[in-house]
Amino acid sequence: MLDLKHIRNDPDAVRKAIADKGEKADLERLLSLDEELRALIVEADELKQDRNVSSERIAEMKKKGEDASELISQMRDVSARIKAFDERMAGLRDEIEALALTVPNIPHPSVPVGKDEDDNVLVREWGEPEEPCASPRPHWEIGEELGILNLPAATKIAGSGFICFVGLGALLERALIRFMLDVHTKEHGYTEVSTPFLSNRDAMTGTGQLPKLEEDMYRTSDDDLFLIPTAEVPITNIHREEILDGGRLPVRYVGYSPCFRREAGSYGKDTRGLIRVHQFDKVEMVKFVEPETSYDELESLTANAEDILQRLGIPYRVKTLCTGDLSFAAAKCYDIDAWAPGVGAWLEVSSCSNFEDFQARRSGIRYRPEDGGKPGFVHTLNGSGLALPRTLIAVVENYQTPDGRVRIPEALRPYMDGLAEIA
RNA sequence: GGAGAGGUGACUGAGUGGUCGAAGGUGCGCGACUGGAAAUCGCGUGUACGUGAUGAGCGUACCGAGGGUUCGAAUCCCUCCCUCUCCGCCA
Repeated sequence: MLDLKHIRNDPDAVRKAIADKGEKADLERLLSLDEELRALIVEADELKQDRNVSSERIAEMKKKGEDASELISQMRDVSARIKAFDERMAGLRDEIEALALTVPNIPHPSVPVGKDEDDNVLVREWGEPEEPCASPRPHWEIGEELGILNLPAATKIAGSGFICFVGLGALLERALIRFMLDVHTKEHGYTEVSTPFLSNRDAMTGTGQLPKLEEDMYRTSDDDLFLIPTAEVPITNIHREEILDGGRLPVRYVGYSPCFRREAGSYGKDTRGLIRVHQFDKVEMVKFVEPETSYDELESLTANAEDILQRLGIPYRVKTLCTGDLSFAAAKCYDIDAWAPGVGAWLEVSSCSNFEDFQARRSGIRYRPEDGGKPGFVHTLNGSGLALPRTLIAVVENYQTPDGRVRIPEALRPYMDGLAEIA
């Protein structure tokens, strides 16, 4: 959510952001309702002041034994008017709040303006996207043949778009999770957290998934809880409605979680294998930082995610998302794509975003500066570090051998009981 | 799920209809005292919104959340949420 004062002061910047991001938000209505509300507040506050002063007088009169009935009946009328004002204002506030929640974050000036993913800008590449063998095979073939993947079983259990790892496949998944968590906690300075995998509406609204993306989420109808689409939701909400001590910043968390996504509207895309599924594991990094440092923190966050791929020896590229591809809540975002030779594609394994104070304002996450100044909103960032199935695809496809084995990257071997290959 | 107790400011803890944004204490900040410190004393110490010049000031709201009663609610009534204790159930 943006600061209403900011929207009021610079509506053109907000209009441009809405257009550049390809979002829809009724800014004009928001502005006019805001103006209407402020006028009502002035009137209502005057009446309330009258009520407060008169109530005090009534108390005094009664104490002295004077007759206050005339003033009381006067105030009865004032109170009724106040009530009417309050109701109108509450209605306006609800509508303003609902509208404000649909206004997207404003892209950072360094973000290229563009329509869709074709306008994203390549920042850097690492490694050589090579063919590990003459005709590299896709992960689903390799996985099935080695008996580490049983997709028909997952379909029996939950339907298409779910995964069932078996034996060394399951171990590989677990090894990747532990490897990533270890690197981020021991070398990158993150504190590991393990959070609920369901979250309520407030938490979902705080990080910006709601109200826009309700259709994309699994919801439990009896309790109105949502299966989290990313650990960003629970981890960011750890500090909802708090004022953090400025000396504590930056706060860096990393957590593993499964992620649940209905992928509504993406039917027919990437239907084979593990590329696009309804449930996947992910290690997620989240930072709470002072506003001045958030763009530096975005660079280091991205570097932390890249480090995982480098240690795994997987070629990747980093892109800056253009305005049209930038998510609703983000001000700037880098996507990291890993090379997958079997499917012959770059797979997005991480999205590293700076939300500036957009999520913090929705979630009420503030900090008190060390110099004792007024509390301000923190900047929040998050990035995958990394998404598991696609990383696993990259490992399996890059490390496949011509005779159908899969070598284990050196960095993972300690987590695979020293195993050098799956055969 | 059942029974009971309770949710007040950074913390602790008063407050059962008006003088309460809220006593007292702790903590924190500034000052005095001191060679320096401790102790002691004095002053100060919430957030949001509106108004105003994004100042001073003024106003309004906030005592778990939302409704209600009343001229007036932290205080009374209703609903919900959360915490604690006991019982039941359960990994």
